[in-house]
Amino acid sequence: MRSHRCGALRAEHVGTRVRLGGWVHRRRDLGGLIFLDLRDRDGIVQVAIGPEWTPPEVLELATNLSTESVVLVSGAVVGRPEEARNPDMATGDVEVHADRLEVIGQAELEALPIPVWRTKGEDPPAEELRLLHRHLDLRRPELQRNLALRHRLLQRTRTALTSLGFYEIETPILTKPTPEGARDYLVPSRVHRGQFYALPQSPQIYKQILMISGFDRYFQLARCFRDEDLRADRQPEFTQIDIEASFVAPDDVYSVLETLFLALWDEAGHSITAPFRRIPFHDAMEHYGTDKPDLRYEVMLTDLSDVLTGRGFRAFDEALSSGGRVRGLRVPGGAALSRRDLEALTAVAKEAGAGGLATLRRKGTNLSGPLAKLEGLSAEIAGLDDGDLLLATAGADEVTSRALDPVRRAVIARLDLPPTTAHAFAWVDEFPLFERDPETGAVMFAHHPFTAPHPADAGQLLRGERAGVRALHYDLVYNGHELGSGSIRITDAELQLRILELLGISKAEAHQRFGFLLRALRAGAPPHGGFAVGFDRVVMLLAGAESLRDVIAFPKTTAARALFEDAPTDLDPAELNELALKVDNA
RNA sequence: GGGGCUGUAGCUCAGCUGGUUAGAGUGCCGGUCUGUCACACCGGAGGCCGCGGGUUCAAGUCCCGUCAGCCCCGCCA
Repeated sequence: MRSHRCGALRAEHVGTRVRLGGWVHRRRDLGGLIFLDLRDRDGIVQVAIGPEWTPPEVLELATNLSTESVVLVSGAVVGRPEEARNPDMATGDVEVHADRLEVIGQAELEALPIPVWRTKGEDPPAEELRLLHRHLDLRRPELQRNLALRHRLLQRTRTALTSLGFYEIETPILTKPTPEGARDYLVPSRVHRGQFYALPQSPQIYKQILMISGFDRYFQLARCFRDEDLRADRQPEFTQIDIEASFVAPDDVYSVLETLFLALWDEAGHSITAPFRRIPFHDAMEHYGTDKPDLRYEVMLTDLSDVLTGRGFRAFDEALSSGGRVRGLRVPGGAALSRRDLEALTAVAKEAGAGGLATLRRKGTNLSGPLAKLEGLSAEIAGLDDGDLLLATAGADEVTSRALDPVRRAVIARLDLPPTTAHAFAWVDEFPLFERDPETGAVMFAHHPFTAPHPADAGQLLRGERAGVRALHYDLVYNGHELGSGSIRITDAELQLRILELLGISKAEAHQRFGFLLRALRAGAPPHGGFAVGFDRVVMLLAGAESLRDVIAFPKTTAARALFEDAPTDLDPAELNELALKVDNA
């Protein structure tokens, strides 16, 4: 039907006849001469309609053509006059002199509540309208580009992992509910009245079974479902690149993932280098206050207890004597921040739970700020060069970390510090295996209950100690975003039972919930481990999009609603009855 | 579950301490126009001011509730 795509035409096509299909992006009717911008997924080309080359009936058609209608155009590709070229368009050196025009799909005005074409600088239509009229929103070149990139990244994932010896294997979408972790999306069974499937939160157990079955290396572009409240970077259904490999240690997993990420970033036009940096969890918390530090910037947290206590600042001295520390940031050039900026930083710290944020600015030899009156504190002792700023807060490490991470990011933003690199990847490892619920004090999984303990901490674990036990768990962090996480799994059924027991899950309960995994582990399990990449987030970052909704064709709203197709919906009583369900709207 | 922001013409927005006929740009309709590319110019139509209640002589504007979208906290092993 077509000879070319609109966006493909170039100077080399001049002199050829083409047949194009596309949407009327814009129309400029100059009276005797009409220009159409014809759009398809590859781009836009100008179609010129004029009495010298266009028959009168086609001219007539073009005069009444509405934007967003679908047309088939035939004509000759001609070079534009020198002064009429458009350097901002990929096809701007040429145009198509149309002599045939068929209107295939007339776009009715009422069917176009939101514009596809948008004036430069104008805000996009409300998100609600964009989602409601998704078929129109998706016509916009940005979203076409984003989804094209998503496609290329998916294909690159397949080729990269395939050439590393991975098999793509699908796992069930209808699976077994898991009481731990996120809430499951549940699916009632018609055949087994009163029983339910769950949609997978991830294919975790299935991929372990595949390793035990001897497939050696598995990946899947897995759809996952979690019934939890949404965020800008969280959708109820999402895609992860799910990976598992046998006979591996963490280094082997890192190497696979580094190869994959080199390929993905290359696909988006970025050259990055491996191996990635490694940071133990403890160091990340100590130097950045978070387990997903943005390592593009050099500013780091430091322990200021020695420097700032014993000098008559009561809040600091008290924190130290009750087991806390004074921690903060030395910010080169930070003295340039205004008083208003410093107040804003203090607000950030307090918002994050700090008691306050004390400041010390050095300009020349002059020290100013609340810390300037500390006894015997000099610029040298404080470690400040001319123009530097010191920020400090005191308390338990959890409190100061939680506060100083956002303070650090706010300082970087306010000073507009230059990044030392555009792409800062790092592995964060040596996570604790357990964590405590801050309210109940109960011990919980820090990750999932199949994560292997660090072999160096096996002794502690055997003695029943839990506090300092590390896990063979790792996160991949990029520019302050967590791209994914993984671990080496437990392959010993006895150890698996013991870990579950430490978490208060009895043997009987363990068998009821995870029996199929335990049974498999007893049948000869290879050492194995893997990783899961948050694919939507990767696409979002590489596309430069601000929301996951801009890299997902049909996303949900923050209330987990699908506006375009209007889901979820009520069911007929007959349908409910068949599923043995009653809706109680009390 | 909690907090914040937003809701005015098809779309994007303005609308002051409550005051007479609710505006702009764009799109749309009609007209002029042969080198535009945000075409230009002339004219026109277009409003449940999200919804419900209240205060007031008077509400787009103030108050209460509610719905929707977005952002954040909790949550997301």
